Amino acid sequence: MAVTLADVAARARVSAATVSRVLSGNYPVAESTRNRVLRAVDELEYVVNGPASALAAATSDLVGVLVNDIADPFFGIIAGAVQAEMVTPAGESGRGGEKLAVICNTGGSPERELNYLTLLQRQRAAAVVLTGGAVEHPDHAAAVATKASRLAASGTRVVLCGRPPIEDATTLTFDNRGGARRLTEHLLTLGHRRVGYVAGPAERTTTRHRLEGHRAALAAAGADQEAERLTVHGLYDRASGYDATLELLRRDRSLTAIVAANDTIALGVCAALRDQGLRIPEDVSVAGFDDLPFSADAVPALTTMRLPLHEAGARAGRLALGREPQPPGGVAMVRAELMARASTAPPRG
Amino acid sequence: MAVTLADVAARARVSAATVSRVLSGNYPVAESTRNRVLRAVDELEYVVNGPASALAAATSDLVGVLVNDIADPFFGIIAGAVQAEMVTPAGESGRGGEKLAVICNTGGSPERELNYLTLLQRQRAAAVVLTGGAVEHPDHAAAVATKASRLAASGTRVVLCGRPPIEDATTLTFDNRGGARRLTEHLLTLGHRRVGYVAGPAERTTTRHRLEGHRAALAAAGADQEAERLTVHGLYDRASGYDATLELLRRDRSLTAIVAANDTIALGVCAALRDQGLRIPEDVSVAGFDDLPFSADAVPALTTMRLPLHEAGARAGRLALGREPQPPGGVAMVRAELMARASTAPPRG
DNA sequence: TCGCCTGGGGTAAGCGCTTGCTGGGGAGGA
DNA sequence: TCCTCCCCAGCAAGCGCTTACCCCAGGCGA
Repeated sequence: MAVTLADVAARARVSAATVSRVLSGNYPVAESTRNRVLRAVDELEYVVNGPASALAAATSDLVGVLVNDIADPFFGIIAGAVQAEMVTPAGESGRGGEKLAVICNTGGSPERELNYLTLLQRQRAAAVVLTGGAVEHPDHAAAVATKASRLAASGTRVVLCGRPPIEDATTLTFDNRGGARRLTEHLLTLGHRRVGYVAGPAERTTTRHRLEGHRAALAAAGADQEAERLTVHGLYDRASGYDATLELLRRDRSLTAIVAANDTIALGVCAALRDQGLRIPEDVSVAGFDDLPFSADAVPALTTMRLPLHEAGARAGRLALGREPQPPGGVAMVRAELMARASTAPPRG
Repeated sequence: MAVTLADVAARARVSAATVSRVLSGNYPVAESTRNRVLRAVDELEYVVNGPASALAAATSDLVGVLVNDIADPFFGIIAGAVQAEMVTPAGESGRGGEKLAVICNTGGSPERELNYLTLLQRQRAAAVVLTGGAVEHPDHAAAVATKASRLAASGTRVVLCGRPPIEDATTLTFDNRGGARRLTEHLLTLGHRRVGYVAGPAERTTTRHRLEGHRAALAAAGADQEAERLTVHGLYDRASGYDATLELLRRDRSLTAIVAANDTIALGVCAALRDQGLRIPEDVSVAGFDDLPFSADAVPALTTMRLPLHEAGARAGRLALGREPQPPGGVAMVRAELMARASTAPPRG
């Protein structure tokens, strides 16, 4: 039914082997023969049978990218960057070569994460990129580590982007702790002492690290007496930021700054403050994390820690393809940069 | 090296055929045999070889989802919803059955769109979902139509979500024209007469349809004398909205409302107006389109046309899996709903 | 002139799984 | 008791491609 290699071979009056070699281009073929084959391919509109070639060659051109939430630009940016690395470098005719980046949305669910990992293993994916914070439940962590080893053992490259290192995987960690610490230091330097914190879901590494950085800064300044009481956990979304802010204000109406675990939450924080009649930054300063595109022109522009998500994603993509050398020890840290903008200012009085 | 069907068969003391049948569950197997096989599968941690089974069965469990920009929540929401439909309905043990939704980011580029289509054809994808507006260049439209037919011919289901129907594909179109018209009518009803419009890229169907709806409303109210001059094209992003707004104000400082082609642009519009010292909605009303999550709690809350993106994506997913009957004629229209919020109000005076 | 090398191309053996067909044996009917 | 019939399992033929291996025909040095 479908056009096969054999059909092309027949039309080009060569053997199937020759056609295969022309298409994969890893074997000397005489110019004239090559042209004949290529013409036949075009005329027949032949498209390689992926599964068949994957089976025979024991490799596939699939690369999996796991994200917690594609609807969140944080992941969208990383995933987009990874995928952009997969396209054939300009000039190549598009014949073979390019990989297919598969973006898989786990929705933050550990089961689905494992499920996708299995699916990708089944597809004999060439590589898998795990993005975003990991869930910290020990069972799950072990399960993921096991899967990762198994994938690595079967030749699938495993790359982590934005989560703590594990064995058998190349890792790009984000400096969440250090970044969070610098961010809170910025607030302390401005003179704030009563700083609220809206954290993400408790069981995520990203959440914990950012919170730890925040606490470390407070502790170093001796301003951590009430840190516990001024921390509220929620999801990494706007609504959580809104609700958490109301809760924080309920607990302590006198706080002069709120740090959010990420920019999306920060937007919710701003909305809640505004609804409570508080001005930003005159009454309360607000800071986020990630520096997503919308943060720069929120009103007021959001102070945040910039994470080079696009660059990190691109690098993860290259690592997945083996186009970039491993960092020493298989682990590289991506730094966050303070973007001090209009949403933070010295407290009143 | 890797565990194969044969290994499992040997351990369970049955033939490979039996193992295969147990795993796919489409053939009667005695209870005791089944258990023996399942145990062997677990003990050996066997994972099916996807390519091999795809080759033998001439079907694959890949479903492609093409989006213009994953970093844009519009697409993120649709893609996430499609993918969520792929998971096995609760209760099933996860053995076989589930599809792998592959999200492919075209970046709006026609070449990459075709490229991905070829890649998916090569993988013998079970289905392909094309989301978002189509590029209107006739050559490209023809190329896509051809590819779509070829895919359909080779058994791949083709589903369109948010673009105009083409042959051989099931389509979920968005009522962009009608929605845009109702939105502008809302503004006209409020009393606005000088309404600016920030459109998307000129060659997109979505752009054209929304603009046409807008113009139709103006024309019906006899308010379209300057429509041409009060329209500025840009990309579907914030920066374009910002720049376009400055341009609109330059052309006519007296306009009392600006309609943006989508919510993201609208946010840029708001930022620009604010920077120009204009209040929303007192001085200028602003309206968007799509009703993305952030729109409801922007400041002021954005008036916009709600498109049920999640529902549409989910339905597209079900259509792709053949789990939902085709709509009559293969085409269904998804309506937009007016969400009148705080960013629009009667003009002053 | 002859043997040898080498570039170019064919042959065929799988890759791991699915599935149509075959076959063995127990249960039930005659 | 013998014969059907049915239920389950095995056999084996591919699915379309890759690649190790073999072979042939020139070209070249001796």
